[in-house]
Amino acid sequence: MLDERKASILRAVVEEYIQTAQPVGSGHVADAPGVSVSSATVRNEMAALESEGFLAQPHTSAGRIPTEKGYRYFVDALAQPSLDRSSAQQVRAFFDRAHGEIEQMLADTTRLLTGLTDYAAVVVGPPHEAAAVRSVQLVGLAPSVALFVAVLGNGAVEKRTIELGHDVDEVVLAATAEHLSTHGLGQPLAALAGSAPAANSSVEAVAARVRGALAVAATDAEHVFVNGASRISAAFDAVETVRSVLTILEQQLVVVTLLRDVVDRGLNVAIGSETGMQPLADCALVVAPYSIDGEQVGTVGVLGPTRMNYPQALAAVAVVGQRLGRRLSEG
Amino acid sequence: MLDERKASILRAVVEEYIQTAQPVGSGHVADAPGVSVSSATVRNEMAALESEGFLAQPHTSAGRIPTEKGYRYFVDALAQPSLDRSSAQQVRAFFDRAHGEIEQMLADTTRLLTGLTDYAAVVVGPPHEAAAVRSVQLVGLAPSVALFVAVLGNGAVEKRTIELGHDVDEVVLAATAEHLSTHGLGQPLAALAGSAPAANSSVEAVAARVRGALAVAATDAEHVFVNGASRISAAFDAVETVRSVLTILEQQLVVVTLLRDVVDRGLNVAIGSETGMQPLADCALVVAPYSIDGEQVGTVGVLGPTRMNYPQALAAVAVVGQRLGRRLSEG
DNA sequence: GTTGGCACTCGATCCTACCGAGTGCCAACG
DNA sequence: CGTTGGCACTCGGTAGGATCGAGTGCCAAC
Repeated sequence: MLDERKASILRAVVEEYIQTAQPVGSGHVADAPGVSVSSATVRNEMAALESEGFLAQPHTSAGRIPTEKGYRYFVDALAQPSLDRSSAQQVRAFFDRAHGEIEQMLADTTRLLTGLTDYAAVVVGPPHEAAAVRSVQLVGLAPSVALFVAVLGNGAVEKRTIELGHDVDEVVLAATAEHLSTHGLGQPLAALAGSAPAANSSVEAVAARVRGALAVAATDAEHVFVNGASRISAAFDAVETVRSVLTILEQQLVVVTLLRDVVDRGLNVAIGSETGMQPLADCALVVAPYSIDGEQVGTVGVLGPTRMNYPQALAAVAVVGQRLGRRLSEG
Repeated sequence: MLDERKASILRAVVEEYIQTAQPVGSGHVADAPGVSVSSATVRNEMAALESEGFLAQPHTSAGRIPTEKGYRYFVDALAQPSLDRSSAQQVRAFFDRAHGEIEQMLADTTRLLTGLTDYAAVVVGPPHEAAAVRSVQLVGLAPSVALFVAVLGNGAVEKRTIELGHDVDEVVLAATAEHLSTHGLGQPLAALAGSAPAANSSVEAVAARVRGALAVAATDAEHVFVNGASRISAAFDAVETVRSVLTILEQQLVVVTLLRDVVDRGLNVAIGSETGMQPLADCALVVAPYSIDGEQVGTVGVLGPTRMNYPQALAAVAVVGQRLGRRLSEG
């Protein structure tokens, strides 16, 4: 799409702008390694790149800054992911040490990503509904309140408070758990919600309430971990931008939807308006799905300014996603 | 400590400064209800208040702003908590509707507090170690990995991944859970860590690992929920201040320690340097402990700028803490 | 003791001049 | 004919200077 010279000029502009956040002039580009023509030639090419929509001028007689299209081209054709040695080492060390609860590990993964990239990090956990149930239990908390606890194959625990409506004996609770176990073990949680009724009527009364609780709460089942929101305020100096971006990050459902949308479109980078969210117009999102046993179950990502260090972010997100998937596949 | 006239002048300065964020001049104070002297008299009194350390002047010939000491006097002697009708209604509605998992409820409580005050909200949950164990379970996830799951009386679930070191049969896991149950039910989780050894050696091997896991992970047992961090960026216009405050809020352990410190000192408001954290020099923290069955188990609080609406924040935090405790006591 | 009056202070705002990074264009060059 | 050095021009950013006005401290009068 762009000849080699234009491409190298675009690359130089993007790389310098990412570093300095200042419009880049032809002189600087001409000095850049990989560009071996005079600044006058660069000026001509930059004018062309501008009319083609890859660059923009904040005002006449200023340098150029990349447009979304410019970043897009950079990401698609010019940026190759690269992770410096110490970061790679950091990732390796992290996953070698990683152990314990899955939630803790996912939360720690966001910290790892913020540490690597200095951008806000997001990790969407595997959906609980999909995982196979390993254990079902009903524990009485009060005479007419019980807690449904299901342990899932991936180490997650799903629980629901069950209002029983009337006092129920522990024996009945145990029988109900037994009933649900025989019909639900080894299957996803969702299967429990539609499982066969129990013969015993008092058991079935409780089982029905459990099914109801499972059906209702299935919607908020996505787990998302966010970290490094403070890095957003370092990336922008307009306090209003910071506020609106933070507001987005606080809405877990929005974040999940956003990540899923991007992944579903087959992208690994969403730049500015590509995110589909107006407050993220100055942001870019770099994501990578991760898989457990070959099946995509979640996403890791970082959110930073459009003038983001894409090579670094792409590499970090890719390697972390891959290692996380591998680690979770081990169980 | 202050005569009535000085007090009403201080009150007027604080109240106007909270609204406008601008240094307050003698003219405005003289116009304020509750002050019925001329601006010249106000000027004299304000000069006195300044030399006594309650007010400060950003520069000569500007109005006055309250010092930490000024806010402190305002909070101690002049501010009476007041919650407007619709907020009170909102709190009532929230706790009437509140149900389900304790974590969800605590997280929703932070949202309630941010909604009420427009400041960042923090809720520290009841420590898990203290609650009585209602159920103990060991679920095999892999041949040599098990998940320890304890259901606590307050509806919380505590879990630990147990690396068994070698393959262990489900029967042994069940036996170990049984053993731990007989020794641990009804007691706090901490008691399990020091429970008696089992007779059967393969059971004891697993039990020992469980105790180990409980002992190690007991430290990170505090649960803290933060919400409304984006409100911080609305309260300050120095982006650097925003960044440092957000960084604090991201460190759960720091937040917990901060809240505990404040509560332990018997305060319900910590202003600026009283927080003991340099990045919070321009912030104030308003907290209220909450109790389950008469015992203080947690804290709710809001974090905003020192020029915070104290009457509203005090009232919101107090009523939410009280209602939350009551709600949790019901079980 | 309180108050109106007054001279004074000083940050904020606006204007202007100026600087310089950067541009577009053009003529010359290989 | 593409490339390049030269050059006039543009325009945002910065600095200096004038002005404005909110607010002060002080004082004399009530």
